[in-house]
Amino acid sequence: MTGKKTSVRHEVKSSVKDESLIEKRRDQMIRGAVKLFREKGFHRTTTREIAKEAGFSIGTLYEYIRTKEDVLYLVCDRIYEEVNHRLSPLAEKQGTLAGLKDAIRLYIETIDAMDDEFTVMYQETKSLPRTALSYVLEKELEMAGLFERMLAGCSEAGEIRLSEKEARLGAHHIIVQGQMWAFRRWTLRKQFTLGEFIDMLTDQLLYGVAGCPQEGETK
Amino acid sequence: MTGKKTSVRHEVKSSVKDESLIEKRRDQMIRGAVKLFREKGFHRTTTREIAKEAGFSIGTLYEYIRTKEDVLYLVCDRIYEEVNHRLSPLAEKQGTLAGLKDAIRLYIETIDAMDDEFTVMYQETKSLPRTALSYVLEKELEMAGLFERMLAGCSEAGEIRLSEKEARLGAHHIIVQGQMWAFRRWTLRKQFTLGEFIDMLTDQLLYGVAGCPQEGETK
Amino acid sequence: MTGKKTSVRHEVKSSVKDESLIEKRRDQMIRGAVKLFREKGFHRTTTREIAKEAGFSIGTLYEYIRTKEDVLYLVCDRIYEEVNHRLSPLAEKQGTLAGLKDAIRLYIETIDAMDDEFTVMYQETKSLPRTALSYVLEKELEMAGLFERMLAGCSEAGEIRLSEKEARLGAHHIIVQGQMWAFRRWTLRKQFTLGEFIDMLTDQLLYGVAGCPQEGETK
Amino acid sequence: MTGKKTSVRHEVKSSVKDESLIEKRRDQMIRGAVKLFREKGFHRTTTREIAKEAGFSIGTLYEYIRTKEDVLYLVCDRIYEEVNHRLSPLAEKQGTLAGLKDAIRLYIETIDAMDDEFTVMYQETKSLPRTALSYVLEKELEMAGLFERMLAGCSEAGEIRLSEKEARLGAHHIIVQGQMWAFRRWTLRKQFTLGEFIDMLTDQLLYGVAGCPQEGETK
DNA sequence: AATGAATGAGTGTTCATTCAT
DNA sequence: TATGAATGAACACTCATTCAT
Repeated sequence: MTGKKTSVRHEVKSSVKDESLIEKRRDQMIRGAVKLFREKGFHRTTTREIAKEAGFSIGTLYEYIRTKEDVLYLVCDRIYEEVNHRLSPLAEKQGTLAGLKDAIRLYIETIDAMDDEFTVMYQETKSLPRTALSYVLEKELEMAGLFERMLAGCSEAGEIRLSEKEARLGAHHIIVQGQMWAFRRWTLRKQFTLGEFIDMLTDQLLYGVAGCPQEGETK
Repeated sequence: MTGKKTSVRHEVKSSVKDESLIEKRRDQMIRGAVKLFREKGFHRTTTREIAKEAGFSIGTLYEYIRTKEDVLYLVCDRIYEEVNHRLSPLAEKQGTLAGLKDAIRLYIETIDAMDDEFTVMYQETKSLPRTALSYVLEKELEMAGLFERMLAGCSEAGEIRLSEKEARLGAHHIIVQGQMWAFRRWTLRKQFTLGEFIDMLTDQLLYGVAGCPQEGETK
Repeated sequence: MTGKKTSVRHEVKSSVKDESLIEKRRDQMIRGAVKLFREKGFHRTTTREIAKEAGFSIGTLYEYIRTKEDVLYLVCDRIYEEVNHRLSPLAEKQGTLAGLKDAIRLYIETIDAMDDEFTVMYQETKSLPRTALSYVLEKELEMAGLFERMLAGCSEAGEIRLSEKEARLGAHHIIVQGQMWAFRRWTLRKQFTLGEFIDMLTDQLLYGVAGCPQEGETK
Repeated sequence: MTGKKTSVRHEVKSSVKDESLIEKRRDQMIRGAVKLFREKGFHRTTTREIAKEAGFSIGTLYEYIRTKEDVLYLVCDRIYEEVNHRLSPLAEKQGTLAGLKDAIRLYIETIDAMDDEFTVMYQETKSLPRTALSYVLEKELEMAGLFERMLAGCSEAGEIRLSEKEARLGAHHIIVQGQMWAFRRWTLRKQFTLGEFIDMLTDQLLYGVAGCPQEGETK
């Protein structure tokens, strides 16, 4: 997203020169890898399978990556790119409750559409090599930052009242709810439609458990 | 937890007969495995490493399990046992808001104390063999069921007002937030203390994002 | 041999595509395996040893087979192929006593030339997986069938007089004598030359123990 | 059997002193081992299984043997003992054709009764350690010697006419046919009864393939 | 740039054998 | 004498990675 000092992109070396070819091959590779990782996880997927699913030989695969982990990184990177792209229209709407609600809706819908990718990313992230890992984690913080700023914006605009910490937790809350929709779909989707889930989530976030007397003397 | 018809426990065969010895060795094994899985994940951990960490030879390891996946299952099973044990005092307090708050606190504190175990369980669950997997998932639903019933109890007691679906979602919400405290501790603990996290979580669950006018016109 | 509906050949999968390379590598493999199996038996022979003897790495070995038992099957299959090839000139000579004698001589000479292979095959056959086993047994029946038909042919031509059962037993008899030459070479070759063995065998088969009055009142 | 200089019996050391107990335990052991070897072969049978089948623990098993191969040896040894016992009445009848026929009948019947044991012995013999192996092979030569002497006896008595070599080959022939009745029972017993097999064998040995003109101009 | 055969370190698992009780 | 838990060498098999063509 906006981000101040975006971390240095973890470079994946390729021995092929033609940039557009690299782009094309990695596309095929990522598409195949996501499918396989989703089905069997990163570790149970072999490089040969990735190559086959992508439509070329292992030899070729290794012309475009250096290690198997590169594939995982590429997948994670692609996911953030895509998410950023989908969420980019939000940047403007800051400062209004309606904008926040739209953002939440868009975010959850994005996850719903890319839930394989999300699941892969959250399950396999720890298999990334150090530098790639920190890049991905920073990406995630950026995303949390987006929602944090939206919440802060609403607060400044007087629509809600939140301390800095509360805004941070709220952002985290939204992110987590999204992950939940991807992660726990084995049970959630038996019980809720996408729309229901979004609505209830938003309600819960903004208004808490319905009907709870709003004194706020929690501690 | 309470649970109606708890699913059949996935049995792990041992060729050793002395039950108390089995208990003891599996204890060692689980302790070692949790540590290693936490550090390197299930797949990157070797059975030899598990044996060594547990303090015996691979030969001995395999006297107490059949496959590597058995170790993972044993770890998951142990965690639920422990969690159940820790949360068991909650069973009575149903129906009051104070009881619910206590439950949330206890739950998050439990996770905080066992966060390695939780992280392992949530990251590696998908590597379990079919029958073990479904056993673990059912355990998780049981746990969600506990919170669901507490929420429903509060609702019946008139302390809060929730539809059945809302209670179910609220329960998931609690569970997932707990997972996040384990999972995302790399970032969360930089920003919140355990107490703060619990308080804000509770507030957010019950009252929503602070200061948001309570009309409830979401859609 | 001739055979009506030869059983489906048990396929051994290879991940290498180049058929002629497969042929070549399997040749090396079979040659090495026969040597080792002869020396130490199937079970005492290591896949690594087979690979080494064949002149490549285990990795490569497993590019051309799926399991160790595949090697055994390949060995058995090769032997039958070779035997069939060597015995193929016999097909025509049916119906004459001279033809039968030639067949016996050729058969025993073949075994003499391939006695390591035969010994391996008869000693290790039971280690084959189900489908491969039945393929090999059928091959053996086919071979018995060849001699059975030759005997029946001689009988029809009036050169000898045999019931159907007797022809079957006679065929079995020939087969067994051949195996004996391979199997018991540790003692037989101290006592007989190949030629002597063949001659005596033929005599015994056709004329029985010399000088025995031919009444036939066995019981 | 009679035997000139019977080879030194390969000793199997036991750490138990009580001879009659050794006898008893080894009995159990052999009985169990034969069953298992028959079913799965020597190599696929584990020492634990042998102990279990025998009715005691591995610890106990190893009080009565030193290595797994000792069990195999014990099995082979027992078989010869038993065969010798069964065939002992033959010793006298030497020198008559009727005696020879009886001997063949008794030998084949013995094998028929002990075919599991025979199959095991012939299939697994090569797994014996050097000294045990040569002991067993000598035992077999002793057995061949019995028949050889019977044939020679008949020849001296003028009942048949055989050179020394022919007698030796005839003896082998009988031995091998017996082995085949054990070994190839999967096909032979579909086609012949025990009685038929014995009769045809005897006929073939003494009179050759029925109806073949007896000039004897083989070469 | 693409291929796929070759490699061998590494992994899960087994099992004969030992030894303290 | 009997037991069975412990051991670790050994084995079949996999798979990421390389490299000659």
